[in-house]
Amino acid sequence: MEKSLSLTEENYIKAIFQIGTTPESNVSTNALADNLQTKPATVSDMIKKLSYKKLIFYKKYKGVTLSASGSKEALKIIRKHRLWEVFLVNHLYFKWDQVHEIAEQLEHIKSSELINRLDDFLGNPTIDPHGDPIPDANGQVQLGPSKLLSEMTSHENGIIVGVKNENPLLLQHLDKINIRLGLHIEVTEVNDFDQSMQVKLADLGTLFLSEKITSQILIAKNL
Amino acid sequence: MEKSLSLTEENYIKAIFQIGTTPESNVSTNALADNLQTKPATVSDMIKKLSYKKLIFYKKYKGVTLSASGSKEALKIIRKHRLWEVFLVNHLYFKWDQVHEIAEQLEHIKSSELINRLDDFLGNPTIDPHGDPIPDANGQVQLGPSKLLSEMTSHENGIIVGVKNENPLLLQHLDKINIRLGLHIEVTEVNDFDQSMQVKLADLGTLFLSEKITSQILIAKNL
DNA sequence: ATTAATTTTTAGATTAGTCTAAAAATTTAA
DNA sequence: TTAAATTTTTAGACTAATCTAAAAATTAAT
Repeated sequence: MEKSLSLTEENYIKAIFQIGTTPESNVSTNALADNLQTKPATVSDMIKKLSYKKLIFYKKYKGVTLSASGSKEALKIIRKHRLWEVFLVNHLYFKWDQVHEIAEQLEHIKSSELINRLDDFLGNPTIDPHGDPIPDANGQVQLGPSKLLSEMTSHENGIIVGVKNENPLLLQHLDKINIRLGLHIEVTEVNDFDQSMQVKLADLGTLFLSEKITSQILIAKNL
Repeated sequence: MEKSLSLTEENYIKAIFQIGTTPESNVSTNALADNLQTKPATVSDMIKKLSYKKLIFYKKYKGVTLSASGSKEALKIIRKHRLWEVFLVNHLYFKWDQVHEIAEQLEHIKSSELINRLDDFLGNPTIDPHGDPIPDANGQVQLGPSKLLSEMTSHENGIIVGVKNENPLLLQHLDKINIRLGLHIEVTEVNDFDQSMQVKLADLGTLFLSEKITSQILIAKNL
């Protein structure tokens, strides 16, 4: 029986999950120290520990990425956090801006039985009071309805969840320009004349896409 | 702003409250070690700390007693524990024997706003699923309906909450034999012939009481 | 009323999580 | 492309909570 994470470990895992824009992005020591209100030296130590426990991947000076088991843990914590927020707002009548601090504590309560019963009690909500999606018991996130990238306007963002037609040539092309499912994407500019777009891909910088391509890519909100 | 107790400190305070049969009774180092599944040496150290913080009274080798502020803390923790138990049983449909472990975690969540709203949500219950009373927001415990000591049978127990008639001679006599309000009392034997009783008073040993006296003393369940 | 048994405390270590200060590696910029 | 700035890691120390082993105080028993 592998023993459960400490409160501190859980907070590190959650922070890594939330700072990384994509599951693949490397989270820096400083960013983590900042987020957790602690010192880089402290983070360095903890990173070694989490790495030893195989919750994260870590190359010295290169930041960290969650492993599969690390992601699973992160999703469990986020699920708990968001379900408790629903409870606080819908049943105890807290305002949506008052619940974060309390949910930060409640998210560490250990009992999957409890959280699954709470889920049922709340009517299995898929989003929390802030509109963020709630992972299900298997860590799966229910994504919102998808729409075409071409239908989005400047500053809109979302996750690439699919393509309209599974055309091999299209897929090959997307591959070439590094567009993959699951990537976070943000529209930075739409050209009025030809509907071409400038988009920003997490960790992959800026890209220009023609309307021919944007009308093939499906986007959904929130991972 | 005096900072709040650590989880460990809260557990010590709660244990002292629960082991002591009366607020005055001295709780031994060993009893505490036993209850908290730790070692007497550890308890000795923690006792010094809690004593320094004036949460308990402590004389070396003589055990500890909660101070006023210590009792207040204990009651707050117990209130939270029992309210959460009501939630788990009444709204999440846990069985009464499944809730203790989870409530042990939930009782440490810090937010009086939360617990007071939970109290309202639950309909301000006065007893938990095990029949134990729930202290109100001021730490006051709603005692059950009182009855005369003379109406009790062997092995029944309760708390002395008053006398039937405020007769000075009676009160003086009770004082003399060390009977005071708030004391825990247990009937050990009832004499069929004259209704006299043998009772055990917490920390004060065994006492014989005539029917003239037992018919004047009011007892309620659960402090 | 001594001695024996028990309880409690002290002394010295250990672990998790944290810190500061300094060294090492990497990145940025002249 | 070398120097400067930044980031990250190491080294050493601290605190809270814990432990074991041994000493001291109290209580029980002969």
